[in-house]
Amino acid sequence: MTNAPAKKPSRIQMRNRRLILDAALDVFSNDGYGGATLDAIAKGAGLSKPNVLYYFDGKTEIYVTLLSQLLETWLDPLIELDPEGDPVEELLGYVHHKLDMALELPAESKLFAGEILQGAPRINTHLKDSLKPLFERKCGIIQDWIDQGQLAPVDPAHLIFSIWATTQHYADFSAQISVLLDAQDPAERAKKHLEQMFRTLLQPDSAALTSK
Amino acid sequence: MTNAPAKKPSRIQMRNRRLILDAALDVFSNDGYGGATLDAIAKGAGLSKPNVLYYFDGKTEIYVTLLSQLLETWLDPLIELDPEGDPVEELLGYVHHKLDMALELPAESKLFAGEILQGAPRINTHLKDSLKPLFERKCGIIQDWIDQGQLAPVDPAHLIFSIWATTQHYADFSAQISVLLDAQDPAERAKKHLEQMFRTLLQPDSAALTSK
DNA sequence: TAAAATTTTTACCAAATGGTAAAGCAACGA
DNA sequence: TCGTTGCTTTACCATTTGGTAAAAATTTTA
Repeated sequence: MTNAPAKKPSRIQMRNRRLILDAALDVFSNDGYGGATLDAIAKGAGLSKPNVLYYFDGKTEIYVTLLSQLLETWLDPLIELDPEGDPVEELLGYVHHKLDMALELPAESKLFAGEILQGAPRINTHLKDSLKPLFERKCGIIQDWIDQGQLAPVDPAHLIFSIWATTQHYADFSAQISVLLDAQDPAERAKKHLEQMFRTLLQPDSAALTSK
Repeated sequence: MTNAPAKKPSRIQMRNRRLILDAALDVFSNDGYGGATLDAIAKGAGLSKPNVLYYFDGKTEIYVTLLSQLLETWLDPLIELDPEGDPVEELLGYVHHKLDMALELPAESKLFAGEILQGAPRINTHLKDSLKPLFERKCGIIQDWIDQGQLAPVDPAHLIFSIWATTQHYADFSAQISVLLDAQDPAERAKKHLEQMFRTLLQPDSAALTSK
């Protein structure tokens, strides 16, 4: 049935699946899973609803496909964290990379955020299988850096949470930010602020300040 | 019609409106606006659907009522930021207060986050009218503190964004956090981490480190 | 306690929505 | 050029959903 060898997708298949996923990203990130409709996705893709269902088994499959692909892109910058590099610069590089992604791919960030908000019912296993091992590996690297005195003694897991939270905030809460900042572009100041915040936190010198 | 002097609500009205709003908070925060149904809300409140619609004009009115009430609770701790207090301690107090709220009222945080995620279509005016003036006032206070050398030179607006982002993250992304931390309670370590992060950032002494 | 007002239930309904069946159309190899 | 395969459209359909009308039950008031 569906678990056939899956020949090679034709040109038309490639094009239409892409059209559908692009439209779906828009619809799902704007309206949430529950608020999204196949009609809206079909319209966005320029296809008829039954035609959309010719390429995907249903609303849920489109959504999950989108999230799985997204998760990989999303993890990339974390993978690149190099144990051999300079700790502070590696982590600040990660912060910048993550901020750039949030600013350039807000729809992706929102899609992911929406799924997690609702308890990650549809990608729980994905999180366990691909995010968790990576997360633990990188926590280990950070802990090593700390043990070697190359980094201020921070809580590795919560440091990563703070990086995720602050960077993705610029995508996920952009509606609030643009109200509060009168629609001026926050990119430059956000970048400087995060640089300053994480640099002062991570600099091993400042460890003395947070004795015990 | 609806804009009548609005006598005084009866006991039954008080009780049932509360039942409905409590149930609605649950449903909306779990399923999002689009995914929520009146049936689910009615069931959660232990009332029939038409009975729910006797108290509220429709799904949207329940949702907006919930969000407006929520916004007030949510702003309270920011209001308390005292220009006369010690800057660092005032701000750290705000961080702790905000974290406690996120940990104790995750559904409220998620409801709000979901609305902003989708572009705040239903509370945009609320944000402009009640959040924005407060936000600007408090940014001013922070800037004053900086000008008086009582605080490291941070970007007031983005500092507030970072506080919101990091604290609310523990509510909004709890599904992700519990996967990554094996369901252990993050409260204590989160508290210490945020304390450390914002203290090192805000301490005026550390200003020298970030000399242009 | 009887009338008036409020609250709840029963019985609906129109529109929207996810999805299907099957016929029509296009492309392509033999 | 014919048949096979892949793609698209038309015409549906069952369910769900937000919402209404109006009768029935309950509570309040006089």
